[in-house]
Amino acid sequence: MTRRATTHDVARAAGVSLSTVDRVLNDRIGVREGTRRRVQEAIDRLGYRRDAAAAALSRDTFYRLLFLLPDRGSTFIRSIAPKLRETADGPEGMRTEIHTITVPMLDAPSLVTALDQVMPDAYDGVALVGTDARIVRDAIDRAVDRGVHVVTLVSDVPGSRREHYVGIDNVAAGRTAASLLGRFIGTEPGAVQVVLGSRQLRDHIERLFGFEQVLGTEFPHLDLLPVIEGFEDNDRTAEALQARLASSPDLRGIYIVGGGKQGVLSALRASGPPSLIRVVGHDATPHARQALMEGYFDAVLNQDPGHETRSAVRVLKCLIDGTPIHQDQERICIDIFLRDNLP
Amino acid sequence: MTRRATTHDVARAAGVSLSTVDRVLNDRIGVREGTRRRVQEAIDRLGYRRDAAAAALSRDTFYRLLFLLPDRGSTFIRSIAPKLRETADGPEGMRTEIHTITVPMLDAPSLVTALDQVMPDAYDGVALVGTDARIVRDAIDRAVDRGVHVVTLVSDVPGSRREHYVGIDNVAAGRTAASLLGRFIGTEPGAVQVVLGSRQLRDHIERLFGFEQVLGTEFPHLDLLPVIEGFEDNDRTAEALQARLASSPDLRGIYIVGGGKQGVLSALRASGPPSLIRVVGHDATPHARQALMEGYFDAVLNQDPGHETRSAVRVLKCLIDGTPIHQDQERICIDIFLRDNLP
DNA sequence: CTGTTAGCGCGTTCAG
DNA sequence: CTGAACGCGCTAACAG
Repeated sequence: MTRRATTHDVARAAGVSLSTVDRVLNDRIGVREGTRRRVQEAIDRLGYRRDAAAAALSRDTFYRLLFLLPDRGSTFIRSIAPKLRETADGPEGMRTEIHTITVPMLDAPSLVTALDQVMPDAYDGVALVGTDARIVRDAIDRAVDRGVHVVTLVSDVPGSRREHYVGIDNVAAGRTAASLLGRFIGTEPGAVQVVLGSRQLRDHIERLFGFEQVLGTEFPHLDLLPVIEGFEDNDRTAEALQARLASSPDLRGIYIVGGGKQGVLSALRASGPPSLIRVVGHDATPHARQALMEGYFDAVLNQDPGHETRSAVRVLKCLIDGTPIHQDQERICIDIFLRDNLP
Repeated sequence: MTRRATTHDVARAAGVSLSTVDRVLNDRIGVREGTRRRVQEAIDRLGYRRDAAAAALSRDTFYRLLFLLPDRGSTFIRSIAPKLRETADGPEGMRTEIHTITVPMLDAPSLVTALDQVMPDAYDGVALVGTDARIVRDAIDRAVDRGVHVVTLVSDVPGSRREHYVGIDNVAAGRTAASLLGRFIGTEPGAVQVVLGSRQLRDHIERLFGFEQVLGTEFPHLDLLPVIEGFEDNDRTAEALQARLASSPDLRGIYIVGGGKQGVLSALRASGPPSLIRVVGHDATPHARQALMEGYFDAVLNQDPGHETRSAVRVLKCLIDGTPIHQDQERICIDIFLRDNLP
């Protein structure tokens, strides 16, 4: 086979014209059953595969997508906007117009307002970092009813009629963290500290759930100290942790569920060189990498923001086109980084 | 900005014709410096970005690629061929003709024979799973001299003039394995067993090197038992390991560098339920996943064969076109899977 | 040195 | 129900 079959080849082989082939390919009406079968047979026989690039070129359609991103938040959250811009500049951005609106973080009413302004005559699809509130869920459903395609990004809004969630399985991430931390700590009894960003963030709650689940069943010799909620504020987190370090000499492990890594890091640094306290956190930000290299952190779970923005764009296009989503390709992995396999 | 600028727009804005724009875009000769500047300025001003798909379509060039794959080997090695077929059917396979030749495993002369038959009038590029031998290195250099682009896949051939290596950093993988295993085992003294596929495989040797390096410096309380070389034969591996299990009651960890996972698994199963022996292996094959779920294995390092075949195809195309390779995108990550983050 | 023209493979009119 | 003709954005071959 020296070159791929084209629609011309199929048309010739089936003894029909190009447009008939096109009709069969795109399941359009107006083809006699016999003709359709002849064409289909030619397609199979020649091993014809549609040239997606040429198809997109000729269709000349534009996808209009809107991303609703928090105006601030953790280093990870803030990395999404630039990655989205890269995505828009890359191949997935072809024939695609991507707008971004920033919304106050953790402010459900603002998110609802933004969502309610998304009209199907301006946008074909919208991606949003979910805030878990009933009013948000309802606003998503209204948008879907209006004919706008909706996906959630990084943090899901279950119960809503969003058509897809782009992000990691946060319960599994919590379980993974517990598995790692538990094994790192070993069999001696001790205490474990969880540092949480905010209980309003669904992804953080889910991680905590998975973490407690595995720690309780598989590492019962480890005590869970009262959770520190740092509200993604590093100073506040550092202070609280420092107090805990002083009061709990049996502390053997820390799980940083969300923001506040830098706070944890400065508290640890203040209490001396890397000790026997094992630390697992999330998101391979520059500070986290540094902490891994220095030995203050032992492992970092990561979700690749570039993968996520690209997946969100691909999924929205599929939803708009009505073509199926490749679940396997769109699954966002929980990456584990140690000092030794940092990219 | 309602739609992207095209070459037409640039031409109009600069007051020149399409072909002049094309010449500037593709750094071709025959454009006066002043004209070039005017065009470049228009490109920047309009934010013009070339539509890669349309370019490929019009160029109408076919990439002829050859993959030399081992005829047998581990489950992982055998997974490459089907993944390559998927790649050929996917978007990277557009305008690309991918042939595969299977070569006897670990047989340098056969690989050399195959390589010497690759002529630039038949193939633009070759990807091969390296066998580390001088004659292979020389054959690669001859192919490059002939004008064929060469990349190594999964196992590198350093010292050759191959233009790229598609695969994980195996020394780093060995270090990662040691980091994990060492931390999992803890601070008590004990012995560690390495199970090797073959000393002829460069990737295995490199992993072993990295592993010994970290184990020796960071976990000096762990003794390294004499390496078991299983030649990717499960029965042989199982037998040798069973003997070792009997003779070394202080065995606390096993690192499976290459093939033979099923052999290790059957030996472990034979000696009872998951014990205090920690096991780290490579490649998330079905058996490895099963072993993780059952608790016989603790972690599996993985390289995604699909990523690798796609990267190989992309890189070869870049080499053929003379366009730069995106090092970041083409870096193959060392994935770590625990039971809890299996995809 | 620069411009004109004819496709690449497909989708989309609009005629038959 | 079917076919012919045009154009998407870009490159290449050929004129000026």
